Amino acid sequence: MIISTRGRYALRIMTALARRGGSVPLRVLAEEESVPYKYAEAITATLVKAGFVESRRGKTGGYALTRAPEEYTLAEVLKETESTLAATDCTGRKEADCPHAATCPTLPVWRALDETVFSFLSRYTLLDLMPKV
Amino acid sequence: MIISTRGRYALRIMTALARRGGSVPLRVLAEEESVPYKYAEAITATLVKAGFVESRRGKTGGYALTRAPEEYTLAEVLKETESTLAATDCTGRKEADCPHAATCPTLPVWRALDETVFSFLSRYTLLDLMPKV
DNA sequence: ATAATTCCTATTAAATTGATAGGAATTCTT
DNA sequence: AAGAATTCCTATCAATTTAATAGGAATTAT
Repeated sequence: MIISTRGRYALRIMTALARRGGSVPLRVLAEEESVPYKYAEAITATLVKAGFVESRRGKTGGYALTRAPEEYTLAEVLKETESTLAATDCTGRKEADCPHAATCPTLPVWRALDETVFSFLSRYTLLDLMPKV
Repeated sequence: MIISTRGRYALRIMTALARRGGSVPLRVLAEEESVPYKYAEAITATLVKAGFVESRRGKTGGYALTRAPEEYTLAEVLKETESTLAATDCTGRKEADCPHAATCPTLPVWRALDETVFSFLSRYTLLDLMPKV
């Protein structure tokens, strides 16, 4: 799967953050988006590490976006939150494993496919996932 | 994963068939392409059902392509051999499960992504996977 | 002090994918 | 008719990946 539950949860948490604005405790976001709280915690850890959101601990703590919604492309968010965005093992997690990479006639096709997908996902931002009405 | 081992094995079995031409026993194809024989059997069953190859049983039996290599697009082969070619559950196996499909602002993006991938894979054929030299 | 939060590490559960097993049915060759 | 090589069928198991849960430490405002 190119885009799994994890990546989609990440996008939902981020759009929920954008919608509310400012700093919001995860408890609220998780409930609002029906994301299991503990799973959401694991995801926000990734978002913080990637610099997509900033956190404040302790009472009145929470998470906040670090940029405007239109400044996050789906490509960059999913690249961090998915275990891989590659369409095949040949260009993903097991890329290094294949001894035939140098001569494989199919590998260039998979690379071009990945590029196509990434380029597609780069044309959308968080803002595109937020209904205006 | 959009394109898993199964789909890639299918493509390799088919290009091996194209390379040799005529009817070839699976034992030979599987060995040549390093595909586990019994797994290869499961895959050829799908290829036969889809009409991509025809089989002859018994001694001197084997499999043969039903068209010229350039007449198989990657899209159609992978559509049959992969459990889904969709980039997300939202547009794939669990499509029917989601109660928010009607209003989900992200769903159209996933649909467009699927269309982009399918269109990409429709531009390549088996022939493109066969080195000329 | 207390309460509400993020952060950290580990574990478990569920789903998907990859592979294997055994043998029935078919067909050519001798 | 017998035997050998093959496809076909059904069932099961193994490995990997993804999803989710658990418990508590650290932090911070009140």
